[in-house]
Amino acid sequence: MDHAAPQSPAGLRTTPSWLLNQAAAHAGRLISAGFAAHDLRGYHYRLLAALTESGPASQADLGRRCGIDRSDVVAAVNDLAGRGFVVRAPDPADRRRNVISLTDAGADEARRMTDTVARVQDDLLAPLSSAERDELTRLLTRLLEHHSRG
Amino acid sequence: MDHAAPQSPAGLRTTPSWLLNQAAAHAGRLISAGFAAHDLRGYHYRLLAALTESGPASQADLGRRCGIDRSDVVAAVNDLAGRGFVVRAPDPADRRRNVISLTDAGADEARRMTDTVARVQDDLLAPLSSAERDELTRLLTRLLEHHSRG
DNA sequence: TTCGGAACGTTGGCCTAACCAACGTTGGCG
DNA sequence: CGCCAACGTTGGTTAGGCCAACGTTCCGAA
Repeated sequence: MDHAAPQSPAGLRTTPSWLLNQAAAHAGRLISAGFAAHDLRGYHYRLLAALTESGPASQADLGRRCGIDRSDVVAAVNDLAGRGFVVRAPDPADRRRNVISLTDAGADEARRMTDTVARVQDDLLAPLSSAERDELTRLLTRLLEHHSRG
Repeated sequence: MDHAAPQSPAGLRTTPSWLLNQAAAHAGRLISAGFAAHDLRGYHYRLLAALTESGPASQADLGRRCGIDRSDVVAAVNDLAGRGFVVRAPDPADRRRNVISLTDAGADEARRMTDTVARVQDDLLAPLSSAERDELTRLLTRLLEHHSRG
């Protein structure tokens, strides 16, 4: 936390990709700090959120849903299973797959992390009015939609 | 370039910190791709931009200006000096320091990279109108300003 | 004037997020 | 049946950022 105001070259300071990078980096620091209390990280939260929303799924499905690589899902699920937030069971209908399901403790943790995330958003967006927050969300969503449709 | 539309959990899809992260990741991919043609990376461009704007500086100064760690500046300056884009000379007025100066070739390369960056911005912001681009820039700038003042 | 702390460049490390290749297993389809 | 695709898993690599330590050099306060 040096906040030594990295006053990058002026040319960069007005470059959207640079601004995005810096803003995302800052958001990431806030998120990390928030998640540290849970001793979990972004990966874990994304998986818990996906499971909360859509119920049990295979690891490959989870990876696709969360934009996480198959191989990274393995490690994250290991962690979550080790803490009892998730159960990994072979899929009887397709023995290639594991079915990952949320436990009660996992559902609780997901709720707590969601609260943490909400608090971080408030912190992150503090300088913006409610309308501006919506506008920012809208613009970013448009950007991502455009770039995710081949 | 899979653009397999990472359709993250809906809860995440509207979370600003997540959107920022995703948008920045995409911008980063575009920037990296653009810089690959120069066989240089973000670090190098930032340094060249700072030197172009403010003239010769010590490595520590450059690091502070660009938000790059001292130790990372060393490696980046090594690269740039090895390609003749930059000259590293001891500061006669303070023998602890090196003065880094742009060569003519370095100034040229900086211009070319600036062009590349501009092209990437257009690509990145394609779905947004000019007014929307300004609005996005404004919002992100406000965010960063707020969070960089202790 | 000396002495202690601060800044400098440098080395060497460590961590996170992301991605990729390969392998053996399993499923499904021609 | 035979082949290809999907699955989970292991074991990498990369870029980016950060930190600790060291010897050198500078400077200000005793």
